[in-house]
Amino acid sequence: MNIYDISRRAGVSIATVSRVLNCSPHVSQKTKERVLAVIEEAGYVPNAFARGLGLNSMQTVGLLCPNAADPYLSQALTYLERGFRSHGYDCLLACTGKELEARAAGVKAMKDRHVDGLVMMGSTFVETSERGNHYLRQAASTMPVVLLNGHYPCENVYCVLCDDRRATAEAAQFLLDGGRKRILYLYHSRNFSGKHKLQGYLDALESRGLSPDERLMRYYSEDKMSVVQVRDFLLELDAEGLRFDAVLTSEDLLGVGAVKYARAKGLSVPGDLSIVGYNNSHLCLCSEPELTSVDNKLQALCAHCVATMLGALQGRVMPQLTVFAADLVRRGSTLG
Amino acid sequence: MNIYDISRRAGVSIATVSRVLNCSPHVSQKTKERVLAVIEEAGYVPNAFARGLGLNSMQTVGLLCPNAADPYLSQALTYLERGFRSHGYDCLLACTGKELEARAAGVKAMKDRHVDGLVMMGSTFVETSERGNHYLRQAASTMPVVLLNGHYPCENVYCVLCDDRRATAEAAQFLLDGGRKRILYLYHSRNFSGKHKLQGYLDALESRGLSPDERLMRYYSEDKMSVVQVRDFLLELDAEGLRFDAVLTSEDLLGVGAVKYARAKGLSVPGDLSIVGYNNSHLCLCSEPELTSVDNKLQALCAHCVATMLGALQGRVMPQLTVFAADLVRRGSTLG
DNA sequence: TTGTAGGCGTTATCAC
DNA sequence: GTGATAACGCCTACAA
Repeated sequence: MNIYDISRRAGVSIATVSRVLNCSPHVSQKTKERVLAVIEEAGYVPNAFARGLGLNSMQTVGLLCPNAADPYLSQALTYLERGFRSHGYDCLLACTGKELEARAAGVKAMKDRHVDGLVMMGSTFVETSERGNHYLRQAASTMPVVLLNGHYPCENVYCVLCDDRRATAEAAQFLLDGGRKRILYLYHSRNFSGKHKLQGYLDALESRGLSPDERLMRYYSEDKMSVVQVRDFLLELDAEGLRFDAVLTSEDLLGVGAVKYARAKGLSVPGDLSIVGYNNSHLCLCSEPELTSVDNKLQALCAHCVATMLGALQGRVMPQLTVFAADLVRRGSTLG
Repeated sequence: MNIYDISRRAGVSIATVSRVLNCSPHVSQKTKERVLAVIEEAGYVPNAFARGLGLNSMQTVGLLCPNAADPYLSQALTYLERGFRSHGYDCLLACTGKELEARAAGVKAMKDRHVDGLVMMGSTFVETSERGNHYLRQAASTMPVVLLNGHYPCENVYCVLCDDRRATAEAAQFLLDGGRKRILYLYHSRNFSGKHKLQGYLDALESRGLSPDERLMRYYSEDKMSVVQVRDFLLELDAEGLRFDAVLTSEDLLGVGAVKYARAKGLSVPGDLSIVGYNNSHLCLCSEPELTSVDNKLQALCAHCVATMLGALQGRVMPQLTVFAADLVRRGSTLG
């Protein structure tokens, strides 16, 4: 069943059928109805490949995700996919992991398939070295690229992100103003977003006239990070003699690990130790007490990613950078 | 840059270029090398749309997922995508939700794009009524369909699942043999898998000479279910006077909710109340104490889904049903 | 072993 | 408003 069959049954040429399919205005109402009736009756759907060949597009966007099993990213994935689908775009998924090579391979795969646009989820896609971002520039030379929670100033790259620096600063200030003296900042990423969060932590210290202590700024990350590992890492720090009365983290999982640590040490939360997570994921509600966390407005970010991509695909002028403000959601793991 | 450009540069016909690209054996080593060199130098990649049109395939499988934000399904998504990609297949994603209509729409979208095969993730895709499975049969009439954790005997439908009935029975027996008398069975789904789990619970009671109590078999489900809601639901049951010394659940989230309930009531876990989850997701490690849970071998299931799909696509004869056995992973939420 | 030519199903550009 | 017809870029008999 192809366009010729339809044209024959409707007694018109394939050009007319094509016009009807593409809502061309140059078709009389009568023929249009007749053709539509035939299409309906035959259950005809235009061949997507042929259409793709002609239009050089199959209405598809590529979603690049380091790890779709991550609670935060999987939530983003859902928002993005639903958003694009509701606007007639299908989504091709690639779980690339964090390695540069694999990410570049993912981009190439999408490019080879002539995807209309690309969304890169999470700040891991932006390298600190310019050389490492070559693949990104290259991708953007072919199609619009939207960076969810990433920042990279480049033609045809659109950045949608949350003000992590400020959010982290506000969270730290909240802890300090609540009487905490020594905040352990626990982070899992050294990329763009990771650096900004760390800077926010430093901002907060400075704003309160405190000087930073290197020992209180700790990086911890594993390929398959588990709550238990995080707990054990904190127990090690404790065994080394490090003292702190609050833990501020760059991810909820780290925060949950801190709660576990407190329990293992017999510390009361938030009495002896205040804990703040990041992302406001469903993990926050699983821990006991529930985790205070930074809500970085994922749904709004994703909606904006979709809108930006659609705009770019329509050739409209879109902002290169859109920044949302985060909220601190206070729960049982902090005082007040 | 197309196949003509390459043929010209290499001084051969497009047929020869095509043969080289498709690894046809009927090409001399010399020309093959020459053509490959040109292709390499030009950075040529065959147009995917044209190729799709000719072969009626773009090496793509559709992944239908009720909700990619679900921890269990997002993990499955990652396994499946990586598996297919490593075998040269790209994955198109559709987050359909649980509504029949939306699922059917998802199937249609995939069909219209001429996806090579379809994986439906989770038992929600199989309806209890035969009429509701029409869309499934129809999908299978066009392409192989693999059901992850679903069961539906039908030509061209391949079911890969875990023996939920037996797993649930063993979990319940474990609780009974540990001295528990009244196990509350809390479940969130009434579909095929849900029914089987419930039956497993009943099997266990019967095997220990106990008669079931309707009040101890409770259904609870919300669109966006949260741990807190589950806790409150159990508090309600408690307020109604229902008594139980163990909670067996059909999903980890429900189990975590039960832990929350215990804490709210001041009950000790597992002293006063034993709790068992299902899926062995990362939620298990977040709760305190950690949740005993049924490990239903997701990775193995997904690997098998991929292998089955690939086999079916190659026209090999594949088993219609593959069943894996689950494991009970014992943690702090149960005695012993 | 290699080349020629027709087909895949659309869209788009012309005439009429 | 409608109809031929040439792209689009590849695959694949069939011929040489």
